[in-house]
Amino acid sequence: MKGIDRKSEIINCAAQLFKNKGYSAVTMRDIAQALDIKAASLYNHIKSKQEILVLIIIEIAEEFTKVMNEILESDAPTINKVERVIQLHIAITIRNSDALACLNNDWMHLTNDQLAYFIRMREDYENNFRKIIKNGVEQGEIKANNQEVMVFSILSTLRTLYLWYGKTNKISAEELQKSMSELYLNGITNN
Amino acid sequence: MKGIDRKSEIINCAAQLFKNKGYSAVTMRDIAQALDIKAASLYNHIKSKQEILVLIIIEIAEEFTKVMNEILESDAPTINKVERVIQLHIAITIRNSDALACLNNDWMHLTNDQLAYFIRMREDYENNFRKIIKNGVEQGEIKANNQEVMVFSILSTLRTLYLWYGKTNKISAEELQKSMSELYLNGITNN
DNA sequence: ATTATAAACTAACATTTGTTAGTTATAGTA
DNA sequence: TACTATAACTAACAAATGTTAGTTTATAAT
Repeated sequence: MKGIDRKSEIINCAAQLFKNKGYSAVTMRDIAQALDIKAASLYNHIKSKQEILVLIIIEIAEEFTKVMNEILESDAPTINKVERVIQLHIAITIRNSDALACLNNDWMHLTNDQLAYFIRMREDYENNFRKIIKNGVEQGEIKANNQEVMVFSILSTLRTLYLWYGKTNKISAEELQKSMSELYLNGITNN
Repeated sequence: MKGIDRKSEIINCAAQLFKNKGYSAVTMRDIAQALDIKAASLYNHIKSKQEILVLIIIEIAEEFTKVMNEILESDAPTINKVERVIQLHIAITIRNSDALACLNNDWMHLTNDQLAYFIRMREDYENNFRKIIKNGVEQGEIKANNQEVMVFSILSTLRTLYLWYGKTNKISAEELQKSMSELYLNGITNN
């Protein structure tokens, strides 16, 4: 029980450092120093540097995958589905922005099985969002413009939310959700 | 003349490697191997690994800064200005996507003066785009929604264009420009 | 033919890095 | 008290890293 907490401390601390400098530029000694212990002591709790990365990334990736699946399979209107995807990203960004940054920037330092697993989840995620948009176009809910541009524009914004949420002005999750939906559903111009 | 070309080869090669694994994870031996020479030979052309990073990033950052200034100071309508910002990012993405990836992911590994210089340029860039949007709202050309959300949504998409342009389907610069403008100006939904 | 220059090489360096082995101190339990 | 588990420590290692020094080779200029 006590050990598990300490392990989480290490993971969270590492995630924060990885967010700022990236996985490769952060040393075990950096992580240890941030926790005010020696590098070797970390190994009482974790197996390797790689394991830290895996623990940070995979859990969140699985959550994204799971919720995206639920959204896709629900029978809500497309617009509602898109709003729920936005909501998902906002929620995770607020809950664990460090891990999200790490997932975005350092996933390529995963290895072997875990790398393959991550890439598969990522592809599935994108494909599912693509399906949502495509379905919306077919149902006449969404414009018949270039769907790839829609998909990647929205996803890229959602994925980098961690870069500025909480930075400048303090905006609530609800306000962000509302403004972002409005932006992507109706654009910026007055009609 | 010959030396300058070789130096550019090294920079370009390094940028490509940095794009895939990040600055810190790429070694001088990696760069050398990709060029089929030994690591020590690189130092006939460049001063240090840091210099490579600086040369990759600063030139592009200055170009962004310069063109953004021109757009801001022009007296075109807001919508036209936004379109020109989109155009700027597309052009640079197509011309040098490796360097752009490096600028996005590895700028924090710049040091001292160059780091400060980069951050200043980046802030100026964001502030100028912010001014464009704000002015558009005041002129009644743009909706009075949350401006920060507009600014960062658009910029985050433009900044990560390099991640997917040229990946999946081949879309021309013009088509991309058109679809993206339409998306951000009018949204995805049918009215 | 000689010289100069560019650009590659080999060998080595001092650090840094992830990690292991073995030890010590603390706190809870029989 | 004695025992056990937890979690810190010191010391060290082998590999990797950025970089330097000195040397060789090829090309072009005098």
